[in-house]
Amino acid sequence: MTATRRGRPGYDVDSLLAVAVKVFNEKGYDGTSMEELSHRLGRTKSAIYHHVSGKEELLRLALDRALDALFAVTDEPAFRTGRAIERLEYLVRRSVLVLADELPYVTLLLRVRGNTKVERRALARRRKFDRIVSDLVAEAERDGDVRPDVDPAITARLLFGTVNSLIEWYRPRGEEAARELADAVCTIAFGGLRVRGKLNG
Amino acid sequence: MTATRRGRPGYDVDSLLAVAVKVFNEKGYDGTSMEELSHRLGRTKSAIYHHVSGKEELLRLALDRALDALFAVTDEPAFRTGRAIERLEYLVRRSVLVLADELPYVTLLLRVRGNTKVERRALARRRKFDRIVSDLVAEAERDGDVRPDVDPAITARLLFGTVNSLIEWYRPRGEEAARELADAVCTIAFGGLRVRGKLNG
DNA sequence: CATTCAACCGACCATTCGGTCAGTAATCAA
DNA sequence: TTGATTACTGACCGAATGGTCGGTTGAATG
Repeated sequence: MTATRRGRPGYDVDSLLAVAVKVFNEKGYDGTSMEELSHRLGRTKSAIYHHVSGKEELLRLALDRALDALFAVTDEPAFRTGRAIERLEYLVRRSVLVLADELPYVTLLLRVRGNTKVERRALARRRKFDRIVSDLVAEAERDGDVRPDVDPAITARLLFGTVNSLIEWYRPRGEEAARELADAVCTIAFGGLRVRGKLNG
Repeated sequence: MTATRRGRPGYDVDSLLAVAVKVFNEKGYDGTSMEELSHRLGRTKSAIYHHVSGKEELLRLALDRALDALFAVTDEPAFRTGRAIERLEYLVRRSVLVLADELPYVTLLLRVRGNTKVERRALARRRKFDRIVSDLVAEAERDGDVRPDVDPAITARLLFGTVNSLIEWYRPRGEEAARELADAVCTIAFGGLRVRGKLNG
């Protein structure tokens, strides 16, 4: 499909972005200078501007990548069928895997505060995702599958708060480890960390 | 106790810090200039340097305040007695209240990445706190009060991941609301969000 | 070989950054 | 009123910032 590359070989936008996002996560977006970025790339600052229009476009590309990966889950057929509680658990499990798979991009996304147009657009898409989760929890509660003694909106936030907190400590260790982590998250989040045996113990 | 104030009245370090931390949380520490800070204070930039040695001292003071508040819980007599699972739940509940009470300071703390000496010192203290939690979960599991099918280290991280995620959406609404939130967190975290009724359902 | 094309360099620019300093303003005690 | 004490101002500094631009390098094409 793609024709043979012409001209001098070098970085493509994707590998440039990978390095940029890594540095953004280490030093923070604002704390990262284009100069620092160029050093990590082994190129000069101007080389970066050959690939992207500026610092903010790097951020935009990274945030879109994370958001696209998350929303892709909600388009999967497996998410579109079944009981709300099952769909919710599926969404959690897949979100953990996406987070593990696209860790640097999701990490950057979850740190966005909304001080620029690019950041606000990303926050708006995030809110859309959160709404899907929130609606799903509410539906599962109506089904009688989620405990009714906690506000579903709070339950939803705590649930994905738990998932999102993974970026603080999880470091990639392969697909199998990621699946085990997803299991652990679902076990704790849905089943609670106390041992079962008696009702409301 | 405190003698009558001498000299020209104005900001004290605490009220200066309150404004600084608020702006840090809005724009990010690196994204906040001393100039911007001075505007929000209604003073000139130099006025800030009369109270603190520089930008980093503002950060240090804020982080220490958050950490002191968290560690104060571990010194409470109520935390020093009883079964591990009970002490753990007490620590979670009180941590939620501290987070609600000192929201801006804790928020700033949880965003620190460790790129300066001040930040690394704060991270070291945070790790100490995390260790207390982790040890407590392990002890509770040995007591048979915490489910043995998940690694206690992961359980501990998920538990406080949930607690810490509150900074992303919680906004102060009074002491009673904070207590209710602490209840909700404990209910979901310890009991799970699925309805109970059958074992390992 | 020469041409083409993308990748890249280095000097440069206006602006902003954290921070300094000598001096001024406002309050209280005596 | 005077002196002590504290809060603050405004002009300034060197360094770093994001970004620009005209020119160069190097591999594939013909």
